Amino acid sequence: MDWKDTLNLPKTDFPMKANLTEREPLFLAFWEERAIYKKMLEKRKGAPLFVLHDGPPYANGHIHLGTALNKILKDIIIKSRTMMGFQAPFIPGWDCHGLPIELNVERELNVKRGELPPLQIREACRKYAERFINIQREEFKRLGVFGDWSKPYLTMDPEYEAVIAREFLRFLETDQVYRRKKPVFWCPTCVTALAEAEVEYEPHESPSIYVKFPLTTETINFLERELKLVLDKPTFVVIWTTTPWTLPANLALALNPEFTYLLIELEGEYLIVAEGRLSALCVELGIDLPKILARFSPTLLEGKKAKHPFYERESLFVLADFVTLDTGTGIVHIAPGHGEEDYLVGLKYGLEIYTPVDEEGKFYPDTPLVGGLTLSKANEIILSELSNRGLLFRSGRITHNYPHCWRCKKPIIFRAEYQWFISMEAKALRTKALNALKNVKFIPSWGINRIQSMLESRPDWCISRQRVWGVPITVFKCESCGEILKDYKFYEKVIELFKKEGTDIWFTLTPEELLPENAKCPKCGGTVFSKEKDILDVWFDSGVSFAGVLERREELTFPADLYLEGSDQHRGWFQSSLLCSVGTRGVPPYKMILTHGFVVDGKGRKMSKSLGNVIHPQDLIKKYGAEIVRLWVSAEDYRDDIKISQEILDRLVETYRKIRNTCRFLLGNLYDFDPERHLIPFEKLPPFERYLLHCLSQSLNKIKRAYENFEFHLVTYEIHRFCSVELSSLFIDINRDYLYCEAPDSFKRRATQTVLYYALDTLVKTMAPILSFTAEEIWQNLPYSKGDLESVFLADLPDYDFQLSEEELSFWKNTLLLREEFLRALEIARKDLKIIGSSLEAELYYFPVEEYRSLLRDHAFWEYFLMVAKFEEVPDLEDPLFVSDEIKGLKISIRKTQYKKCERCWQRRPEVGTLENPELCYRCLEVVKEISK
RNA sequence: GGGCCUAUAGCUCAGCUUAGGUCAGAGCGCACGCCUGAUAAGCGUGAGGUCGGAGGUUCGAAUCCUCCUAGGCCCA
Repeated sequence: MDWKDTLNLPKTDFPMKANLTEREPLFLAFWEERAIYKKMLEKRKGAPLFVLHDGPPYANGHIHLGTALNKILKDIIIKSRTMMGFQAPFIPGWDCHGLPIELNVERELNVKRGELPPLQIREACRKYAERFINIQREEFKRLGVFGDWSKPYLTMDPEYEAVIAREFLRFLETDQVYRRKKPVFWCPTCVTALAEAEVEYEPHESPSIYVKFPLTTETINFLERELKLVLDKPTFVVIWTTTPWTLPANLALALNPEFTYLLIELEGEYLIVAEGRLSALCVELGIDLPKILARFSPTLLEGKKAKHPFYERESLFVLADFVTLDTGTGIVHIAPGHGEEDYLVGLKYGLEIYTPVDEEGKFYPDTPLVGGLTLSKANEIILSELSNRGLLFRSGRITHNYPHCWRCKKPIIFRAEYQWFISMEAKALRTKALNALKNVKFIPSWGINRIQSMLESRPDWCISRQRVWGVPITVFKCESCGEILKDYKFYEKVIELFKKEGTDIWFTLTPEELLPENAKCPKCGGTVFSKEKDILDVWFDSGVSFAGVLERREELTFPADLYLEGSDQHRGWFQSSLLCSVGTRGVPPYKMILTHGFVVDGKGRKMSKSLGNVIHPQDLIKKYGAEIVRLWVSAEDYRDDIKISQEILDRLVETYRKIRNTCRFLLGNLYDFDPERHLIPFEKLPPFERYLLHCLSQSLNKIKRAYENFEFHLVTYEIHRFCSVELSSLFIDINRDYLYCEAPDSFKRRATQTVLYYALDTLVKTMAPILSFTAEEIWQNLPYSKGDLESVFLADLPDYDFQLSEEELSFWKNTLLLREEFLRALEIARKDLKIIGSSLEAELYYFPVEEYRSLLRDHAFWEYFLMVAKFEEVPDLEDPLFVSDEIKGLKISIRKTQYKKCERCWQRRPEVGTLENPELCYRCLEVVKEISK
């Protein structure tokens, strides 16, 4: 007879091989058809809300591993919070406006800026954004990310655009917005401002001149007093520049507060340079080391003045960190209208942002000396003027990297233009924002330091862009007196129109059409107005998402519980959102900020095309399935940089297989188990089963705590560890005999199945937020009733808590310790002596330590627990096979058993061969009798 | 160049902060062996780390301090 037919072997349709690539789309379709996301929310109607607000990715290009990681983390949170009993909606969004799209569109249409009417560009941009939104939406959905994909928020939706404009007006109304000049990259050839992304650095030959600025008499007198010397010769500071044409705009001279400066005597004059540059300068200029008259700190000169080299005005000495010793003299000529750093230091010292250069790169006609000239012509004139005045210390030419326009490839300049700003100080926005942060929880905790220090030092927020793809800065200006209309009543009509038709109308309608009837300037009564041409910085678009989404969607609330983005957003979205919210609402838009690191390769280096180490999520999905990508996201500690490599992927695949297989075994052995009828209460379970449920509870608690704290790598670790350690190699290995060989409805088998049932229930639910596809697949293969829960995501995380007494725990601690020692002995018998293969062939003899004697008394238990033929205590062991290190005094010997093997259960028992059926052991004989009844 | 952060076995992580003191742990992988009724599975045993480096504080440091190196993010 083939006894195999009398065994309860596992039965399940759940395949061992996952085939994720092929099967995942089936579950995506299942979730979509059954509207599981919607049902998740419906089921938790009235439950406490958990609002995770999605930071909008930019609608440009395909998703990469970073965006995939971000969305998967969000998805894990949404699913886990839902299963913890929260109502956790997820409204994904996209950032649609802005320069990168506008530039790509210009490139696709092969046009330069301004060649097409704004509306035509805007329409093309809208199409472009829509295209990538659709691409990214499918890519996100493919990852198994749940959310309201049919109604995402788009910053280019008319309603959202109206919100952006409305929020801008709140700043305007409250006097937090002002206009001021600020230098920007400027192409005089194309007659346009350029963004950083439109600038290319190319070698370029420029003049290289050293210019002497005479000190004012007052400064000379001051220095004579301070340094106690007589300046009886002409005294100058020396600067170096490659842009002589910026000298007409010179307003200051910057020294580094950290350096020491020298007064030297050279060629019959006194000169001031930085000490750290002197020797290099001498080499460069081919002169001998000059006589040093004095050394002094630059703070001495701060606030003092020099004379402009060719104008009748003065130039202020200022201090600035950015002055270096790499080139020049350690003294930098400052033209606040023509350089970023110059501008900032100019602001600090209250200098004018002075720009005598027009849009086409010519000096304004009223500029002395160079009026009406081009920059290169002005360079020549300035050089000869300096030379005539004897102030050109040295002159040459230099080839260096210089910014060029990416369109026309011509050199560009820095030139100040009027820009709109949100003031950090006008209404104490900086202070309010810093205070507001104190109520925000940061994960990791150092996030607050980072955003704080950025906030403390950031300049006013420049919110204007000279572009077309964006939300217009809705400002009307009185043509007669220049007054800016700030009252919201002038803009109500505009906002209403925006809501209905989008912001195109700002470009098409006249101010008269946009303003309310009979609008009058409150200052002069004028009735003719102009409208602003600039658009808003896209950071403002996304910065007001709390107003466009949290406050407007009925399923959400303001403020959000959580914002979750990469750590680069401390400067970006977290900050723009904070400023927008604090500036208009007085509170931050979030209660918690969670940041993750960046995806790097196995060696910790960033992914780049040049390094050739870029991994695309699309390839991973194709090769492994989205599930492995999800597992990767969960297994890594996202607070640091997140590594990915072939080895990491290989390990993850192994981890996945182990979890999957363990669940498959559980499914297969529960085929005839109905928890309603067969579940055995914890109190009545045998000790080992009780111990296992205790372990399961411990794991479950760890997992729930980890979800609570957003520590998903601990979840994955614990699930995997529990599967391999407690379940697979301990419980299943030992109790498999009960499952297969005992009578189907026997206590031992049902007790074992009770443990398997709890284990599977816990595994399938706790893995669901991470291994969503597999959890759903398991759920659909459950052999017992799922009640009315058609998807695992409609279930809650389990909440059982099986606890053992101290005595029981200590019993199991010692029992498992002893087991390890016996297993070591068995391994020696197997590997070195080769007297056994399976432990079932072994007879085990031990000489105990008194301390453990009582634990070992139940020989039948140990035979079962160690899966050996015989377990016996002996008075002493002369020549033991194994002497324990861990348990001093414990000696063990092993013999191959002479017992015959039961053909049904394969155990070696003394009675085999003596019973009415000689092939069977006593247990199996009884079982066979029972099942044949 | 500045600010913030990270660095524990081949891999992923514990341990480090509001306690500095058991031979530094786990899982996986690896090696070797077993099983063949979870089988492109399962089980066992074992080998792997001077806790990035160098100083310092301390009776004692992976844990505290300083510097350095490598890497990341954001600025310049």
